[in-house]
Amino acid sequence: MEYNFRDIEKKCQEWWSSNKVYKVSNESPRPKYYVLDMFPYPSGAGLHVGHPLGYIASDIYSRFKRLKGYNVLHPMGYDAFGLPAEQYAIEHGIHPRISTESNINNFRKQLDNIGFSYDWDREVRTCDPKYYKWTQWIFLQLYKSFYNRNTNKAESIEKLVSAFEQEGNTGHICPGDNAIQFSAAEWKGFDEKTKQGILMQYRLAYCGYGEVNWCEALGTVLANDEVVNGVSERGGHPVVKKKLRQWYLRITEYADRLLDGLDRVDFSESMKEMQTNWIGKSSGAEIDFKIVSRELSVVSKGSSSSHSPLTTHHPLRVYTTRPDTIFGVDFMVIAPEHELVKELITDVHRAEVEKYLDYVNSRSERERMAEKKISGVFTGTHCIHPFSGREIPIWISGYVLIGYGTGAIMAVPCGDQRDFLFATHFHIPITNIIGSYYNGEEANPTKEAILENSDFINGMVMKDAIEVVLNKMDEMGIGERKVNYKMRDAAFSRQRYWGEPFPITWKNGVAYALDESILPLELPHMDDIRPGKDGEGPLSNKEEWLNSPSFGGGRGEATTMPGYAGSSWYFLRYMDPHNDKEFCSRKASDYWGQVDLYIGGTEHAVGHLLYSRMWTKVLYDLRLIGHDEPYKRLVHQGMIQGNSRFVYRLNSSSDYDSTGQLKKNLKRQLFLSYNILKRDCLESDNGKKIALAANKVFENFYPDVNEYDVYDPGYSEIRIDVNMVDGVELNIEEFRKWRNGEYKDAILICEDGSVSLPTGEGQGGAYICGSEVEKMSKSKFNTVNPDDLVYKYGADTFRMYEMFLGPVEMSKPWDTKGIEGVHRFLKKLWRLFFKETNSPSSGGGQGEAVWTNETPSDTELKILHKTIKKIEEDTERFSFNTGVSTFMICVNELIDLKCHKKEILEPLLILLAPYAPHIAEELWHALGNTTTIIDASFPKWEEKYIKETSKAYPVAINGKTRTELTIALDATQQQVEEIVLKNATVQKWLEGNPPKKIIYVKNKMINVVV
RNA sequence: GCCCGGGUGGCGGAACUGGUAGACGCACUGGACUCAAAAUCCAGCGGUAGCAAUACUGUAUCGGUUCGAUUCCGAUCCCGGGCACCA
Repeated sequence: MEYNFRDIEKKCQEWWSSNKVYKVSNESPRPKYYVLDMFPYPSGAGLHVGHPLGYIASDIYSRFKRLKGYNVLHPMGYDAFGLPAEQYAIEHGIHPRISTESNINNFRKQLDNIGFSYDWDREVRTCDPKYYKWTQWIFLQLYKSFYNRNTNKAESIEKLVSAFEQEGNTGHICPGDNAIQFSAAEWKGFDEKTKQGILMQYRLAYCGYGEVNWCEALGTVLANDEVVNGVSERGGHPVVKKKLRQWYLRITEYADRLLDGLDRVDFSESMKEMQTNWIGKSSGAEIDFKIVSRELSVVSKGSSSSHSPLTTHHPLRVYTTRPDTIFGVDFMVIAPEHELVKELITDVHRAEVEKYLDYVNSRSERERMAEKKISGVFTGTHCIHPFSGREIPIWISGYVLIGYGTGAIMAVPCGDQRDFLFATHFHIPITNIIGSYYNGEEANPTKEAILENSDFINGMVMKDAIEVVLNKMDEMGIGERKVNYKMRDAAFSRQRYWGEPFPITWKNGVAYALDESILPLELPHMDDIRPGKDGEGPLSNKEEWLNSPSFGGGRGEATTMPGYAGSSWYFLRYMDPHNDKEFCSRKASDYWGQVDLYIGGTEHAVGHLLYSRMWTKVLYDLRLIGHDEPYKRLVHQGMIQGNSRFVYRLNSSSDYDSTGQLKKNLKRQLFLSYNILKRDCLESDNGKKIALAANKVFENFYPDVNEYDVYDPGYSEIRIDVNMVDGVELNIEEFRKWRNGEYKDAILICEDGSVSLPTGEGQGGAYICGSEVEKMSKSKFNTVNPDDLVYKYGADTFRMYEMFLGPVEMSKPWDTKGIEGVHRFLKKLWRLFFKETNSPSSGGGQGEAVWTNETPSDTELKILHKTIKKIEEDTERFSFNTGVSTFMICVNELIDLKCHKKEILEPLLILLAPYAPHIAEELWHALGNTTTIIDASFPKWEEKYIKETSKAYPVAINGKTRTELTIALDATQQQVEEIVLKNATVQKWLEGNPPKKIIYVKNKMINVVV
């Protein structure tokens, strides 16, 4: 009987499904274990082989845990709101609800193919009103809460209001604007609008204003990566910064707790580092520098007229983490968006500054950060050093960002490399305050130097001087100590249609929460999803909805929530997915608790993973759940990159029309095999030769063609579908059929110089393609669809091959070649149970079973128990690739021993069941079992079967292995030395001299030092 | 630019805590079986020299620590991910 994977897999999947084997209960005597995959967005392109990598890993682990006796929750659902569906709707006129639904169905079909153990009864979709009802509900809890810095947790805004009524805001500094101060009496005197305005500055979900990339032509806001060189990627329209009213989440209030929480979770160190850096906590000070009037600056440039009074009353406030370097300040730098810029420009410098500001404005934030070129401009204005009284020039440069600190820095070139480069570039003299620590060639950021040229802190070690300067600053009242975070509050509004509507109503410019009882506030249907006016979302075009009774006489909010709203809490909904009274019952969340294992890509490191941690903390503070970190353990999944393939077409002068555009529907095209191109066109100046050769081809086969007289040695690199390439060898027949025969007339010059012609004539050589590793995407023709592989080799082969590719957490390029090896392994396994017959028609019955009930030998038991041990270890540490190798080794060894014994094979099947569930289930039943292998119990390995008494030690001379000696494991150092010295190879290397030293590491190696 | 990863044969990778570099698989080469093909089986397979035993060399590059370094430390180069409206 053959290994007929298609029938077996279909049969198993149907059997599992009708027996509801994956149904998970919230009540079980077994310990719980929660395995979660990162929420997928159901894109229109469907699954490619990169997506299931993490899903297969988590599925193996879930099944493994189940065999180990756990009640395992392993759910799946869809993060179904998002921009691509909306974009698709704009371009193709298909409503997001429709396209999303069909994408989900497609996704589901693809997932089902692979045989995952999801409990589909718990599926959630963020765009389902039954789901987003609770997203909106949680948003309202955020809106109705503030962060009490005294108790360090979120509390009800009511509580804040009663505090205001009793003592004003003295006990609660305003996080939105710490200048706001009022007494109880003042609070009571405020009108409704003022009160609400103040409360808004405290709420965890609040409305404010923020700058976005605005593209007038597209009428929409763009992401940074959609802006290239100051214009939109789509269409090349101008993009400007625009201030829009936006909702925000006050995640900055949770900065410290998000940092502290990292100590209590099992994330990789790199992940913790990324989050720590993102939060970017630093402590330092904000220091005020008095600004000298613009007239003074002009005067100081040579004129002798007297000083005018100051025209600027605001000081320049800078943020620094290094107050100890204050005497090393040689200039100030402010961000181009700084509010003082206008006031600081002097007439002399105006033109230059404005030119610079225009330049900066044309750059996206990303480009500004990646800028290598040093750029900046002097404002013409100076400020006064608060301690030395020195005049310091104020510059503007894009390397200072408005969003961080105060948007202004004091530049210390001897201690900061960017300041140093700036000073050098603009010939600003550098003050050295760290003596020999500064070499004049680069900055030295040390804190250990002894200060010089530093007035009252001269002679101090820098790190000790920090406190001294801060004290002096306090004394003089010229600044304040400040803890700063790089992290900013999270923008929570999108000027989009396909997202959750805000349960908010606007009355007199004040935002009020809708009553929870009316939730869900459903997203209205719109046929035409166009942006609204002035940067309002598409919903602003739907007046009848904005003014509908749902909003209780007020007006609805036209922005919608971002993609991460629904994904910030979905792990809780899986625990209690059908509850229509609560987002998740406390009983369910207490039972399942944290996600024990979370698998997903590092691309979510600082977005989703921080937001969902924050939401969890808020829900915990409000006593809605009992844990404040969502994920106990996080494992990364590497990206599977695409492996693109190229063909190379020679350009002919006649390929172009009069405007220089490549002609469409070129009749005859000449392609060169990769190495011919490299050798003859690129590495030597043989373009002409190629042209001649090409002409020969045409002369021979198309004597009537003379338009190809002259070939230009240039060539075009054309991406082709990787699925018609075997390794790097092009399937020429398929290539001719590709894209409705676009290349049916191609003439290919193959690797050996032979030619393939459209007529089918040719000498049958191989055309070799070029290749490049890049992102897997449909537009690059490098996607590989799992469905095709599952069809060809089966789900079990596919699962094991994905794992066999390498460590889960590593990125790697996809290569279908190699899948045969894994498939062969499963066939070998099959042959341990059944004799393969040549006629496929003999299937149907049980075929000829070859497994026996004989008693296994010690050698066989040793193989089994070694395998159990290794599989258990490898699975536990997510080393699935070595796990697959272990199975291969085991099966190879059993075949060598011709072992077909049930006592060995049966436990082996259980080990294999998480990796290749279908074949394991099938053979499990073939051995006479009637229940599912999914509920078997994982075998235990026993020391007695695998114990070794001796080891073949590598014997090294000076660290270099020269020979091998088998020695008893319990040998002593002395015994080993005796045996080693007697060895001929060792004696040869000793050349009669006594050894200096013999290193013997038990169970590892022996090294003789000569 | 900043933060985080990664770099080992022709290819994917293994070597888990500093201890035999290249497990396992692919590709390739040679052989067996077959009328033939497929399937299967056997053998070889980092580089250089050698009939061979063996020697030298080799884990991106350069340097260091160590009896011993793919593994630890320092510097450099290259590739990937993220950088706040893609998800």
